[in-house]
Amino acid sequence: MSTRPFHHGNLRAVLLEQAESMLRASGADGLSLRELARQAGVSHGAPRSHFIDRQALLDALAERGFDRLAAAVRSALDGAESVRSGFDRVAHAYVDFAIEDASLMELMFAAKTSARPGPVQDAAGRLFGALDEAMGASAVTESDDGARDTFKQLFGATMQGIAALVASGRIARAQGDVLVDEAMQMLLDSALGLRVVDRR
Amino acid sequence: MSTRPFHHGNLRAVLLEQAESMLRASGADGLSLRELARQAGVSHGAPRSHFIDRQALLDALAERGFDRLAAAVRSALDGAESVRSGFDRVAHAYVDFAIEDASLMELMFAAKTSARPGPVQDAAGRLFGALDEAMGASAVTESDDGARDTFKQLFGATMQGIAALVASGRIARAQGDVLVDEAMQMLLDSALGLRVVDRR
DNA sequence: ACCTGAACACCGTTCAAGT
DNA sequence: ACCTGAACACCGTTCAAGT
Repeated sequence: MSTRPFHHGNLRAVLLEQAESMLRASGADGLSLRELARQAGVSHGAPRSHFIDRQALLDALAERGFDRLAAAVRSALDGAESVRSGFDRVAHAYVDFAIEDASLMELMFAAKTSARPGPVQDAAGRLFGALDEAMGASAVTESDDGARDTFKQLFGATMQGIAALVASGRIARAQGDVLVDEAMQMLLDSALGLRVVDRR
Repeated sequence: MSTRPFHHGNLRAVLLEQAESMLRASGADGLSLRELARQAGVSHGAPRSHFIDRQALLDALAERGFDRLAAAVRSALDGAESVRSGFDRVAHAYVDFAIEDASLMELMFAAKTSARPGPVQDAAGRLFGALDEAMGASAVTESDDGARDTFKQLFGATMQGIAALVASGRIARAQGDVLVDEAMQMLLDSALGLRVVDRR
């Protein structure tokens, strides 16, 4: 059209956008810096000005992923009108994200990125903060910290596991939804040593 | 020593062995065919005689992984003296394997490999057969098939999720064991619509 | 049947040089 | 500050040729 905001100014944003769709299409393995530069119409050395490393680009993607997922969790929580529906909505939002952006999710939870401290871990912390809100502020648990942590971790692990099962094609997506519902029922009804109460 | 069974005869086995430790050390990304050939003292083209592809090598690794895990599950089941201890032992064996061989586990459950039919999927089938034994023959469920499948999938998803949490360094291994115990308690006590009975 | 070695196309990374 | 382009070391894959 009229303005073509190319080459100059927003290359970093362009690269991130393209990298995201490349990740969705071909996974992290298929994400090549040179191919990225080609698609952006710049020389193969240009990305270096914005990302020192291939890993730095992957880190930036993971960081954005954490923030998007945190936003999805918060938004799911906003629409809930009971404790139970809050948990259900958050769980489904989490699993949906993990399935639709399976490669991104892999990146976010790869041992490589989650080990080092830095902006990625900070973003991960923001996600866990959102999940804490979902379980704490709006909803749950007058229990000791150990039981709360265990519950939270089991919640996360179960959602992650279900998403992995669907993403790997081993079960259908609809069955994934069934599993989420069953798992939530189990988690909330379980004798985990904590109490789920509706404070409103 | 005396016999050096090199170069000739068992290159395929040597490559697989080395590839396994290379996978453990550096992950699937760090697994290079050329480096593998170098370590084996053969030319870079030699592996081609045994694996057409890099993917073919990864497939072979995944296949072996499934069979090793199936063996571990069976062995865990053999040592159980009650239904509950059977589930616990299988769950811990599964999670232990997934943590110790995290990269191999990723390979086994990657969408890439699990999609296509072939020897890898067959090996996956043998694992699921072993898990079925663990839940069916020795232990569980006089229930409809849907509930049984849901239970099995939830079992697998939960174990996989816990293992991923530990493997990514997000929780400590000891806490992983705690989660496994809690999860098993939940799964077995839950009102999932199936009945867990001890037939012995 | 199994292995060698040259060849090809592709990488990521570095770095001087341009603007 | 941002981008270019040559250079380097590494890939996977193919294929004729050797044994």
